[in-house]
Amino acid sequence: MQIKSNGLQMAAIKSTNLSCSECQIRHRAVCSRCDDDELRALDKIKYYRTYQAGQTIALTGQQMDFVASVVNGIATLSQTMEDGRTQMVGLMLPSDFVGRPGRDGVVYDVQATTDVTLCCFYRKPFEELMVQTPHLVQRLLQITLDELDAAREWMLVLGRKTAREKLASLLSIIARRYATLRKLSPNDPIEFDLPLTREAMSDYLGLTLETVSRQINALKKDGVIELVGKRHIRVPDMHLLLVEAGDDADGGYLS
Amino acid sequence: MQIKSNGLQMAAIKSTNLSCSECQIRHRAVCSRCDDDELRALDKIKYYRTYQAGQTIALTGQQMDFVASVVNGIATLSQTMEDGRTQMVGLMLPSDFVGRPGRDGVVYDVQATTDVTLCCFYRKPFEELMVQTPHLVQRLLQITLDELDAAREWMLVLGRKTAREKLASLLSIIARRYATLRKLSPNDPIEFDLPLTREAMSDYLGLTLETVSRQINALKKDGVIELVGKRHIRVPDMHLLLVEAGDDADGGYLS
DNA sequence: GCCCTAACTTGATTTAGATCAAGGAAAAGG
DNA sequence: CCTTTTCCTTGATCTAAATCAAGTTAGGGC
Repeated sequence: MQIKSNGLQMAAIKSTNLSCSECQIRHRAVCSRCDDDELRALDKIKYYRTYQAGQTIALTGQQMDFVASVVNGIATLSQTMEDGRTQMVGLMLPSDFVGRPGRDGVVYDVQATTDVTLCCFYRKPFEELMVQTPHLVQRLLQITLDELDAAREWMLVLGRKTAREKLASLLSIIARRYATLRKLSPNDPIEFDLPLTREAMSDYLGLTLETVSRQINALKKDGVIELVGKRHIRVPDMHLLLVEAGDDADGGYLS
Repeated sequence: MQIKSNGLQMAAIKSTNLSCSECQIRHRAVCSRCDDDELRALDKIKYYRTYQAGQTIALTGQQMDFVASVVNGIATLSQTMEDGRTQMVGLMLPSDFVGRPGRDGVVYDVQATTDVTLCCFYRKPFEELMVQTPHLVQRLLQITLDELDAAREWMLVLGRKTAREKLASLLSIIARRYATLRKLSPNDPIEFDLPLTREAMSDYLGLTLETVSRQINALKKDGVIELVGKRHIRVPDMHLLLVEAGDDADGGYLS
């Protein structure tokens, strides 16, 4: 978000290899288990690239000659039917891995929702490195298993939750991330800027944007969330939000 | 499906280690890249186990001391909310992998839909083997990436498709599998027994069982499928079924 | 400072699928 | 063979969310 990139700046950034030792996502990304030798090998095939909010990173059907870690910002994966109906299938946050080794065609549209910085690895050499570097494969397996869990949790949201529960689920996921990021304690009120438009939320939730708007304002009216402007959200009681999401595992350990 | 197991037979089967060289799923399962040495190591920690149709393999929250390949039959993964709403999040077919290395608690209910045979590996020794056996991790990564793709495809079905499209999507997935299994050519009519009850289908599709019943009969009335009894399905024109599923990529390469 | 556009809200109406309610068929069990 | 239970179908009604239709707000460029 701090980098306002344009074509020229992008070229400049492309040639700048930031140091892995200072990398914010070093401990969570695909390289997190790698030793210094392995990092040096990765360093040879990597480059940084930034995208502006709203920019397309890749489209379904295109070739993609790199895979990447998200360093900064938020990207989305989505699928679109011929008649235009679209479903978001992934929210990619810092340390998430974009692209599939072993496949050259992209099968989802990848979009930058905020300004995004990627740490890109040329795909072919990355695939070769994977064969020699168990640490890389082991970590990628963990990341993929986590994403599979998240996708399955999302299937429950899409298949069985009401519009209100869907909104509460999305907000609680985003809130949880902010809380983790800032290392808040579970009872602190959480505050954050929504990184998604109403339309993007509707694409994630399988709703229309009108329904998203109505449900957000209903949650506000009921005191589940507070709204500052249209995008800034405060969650006074995370537990209440989880109850609204239908995720409440215990039914009242706080009350 | 050929094995009608009871407790006694199960015990008998448990001690029988079928040979990997005759295994039907050898070339697709988690062990598919393993050489003979690696297979021998796996053989030491494996056992077969069968479950009858309808039997529970594991419940959310339980410990599971094994991971397994599905050898035969169909198992389902599902999530249930406190109020009873349930969503199926996975259909496990022969060669699919059940369980997550590195986690001992089960997070989905696992059920045998037909009689099921599992090739089970004790979890702890399996995890140790993974560290020494890149072939195992590499294959498990591929399997997991495929499952993630399938889960994301399913998110589109759940979030954006109509009830009729959902049914057509489910039937086309099952039909495609049978076609692959029997190596039919793409234009052959496909025939198969539905391995799921109307209720199981509704859990997969995020619908009620009444809607499933109505839509199946509507597809039948419109000649998209033929029904023999309640469970046997014939697809005279796979292309038409795909159009009904909203998956038609080209709009008429056959016509 | 004003206009323009993208993002959002709010209201009225419609509709796909849920829910409620009976039955029917067919397998399982005595 | 008859009973029971499970699975499935079909109809009537209801409702949550979609759709259709105006507005309103607020940031960004000129």
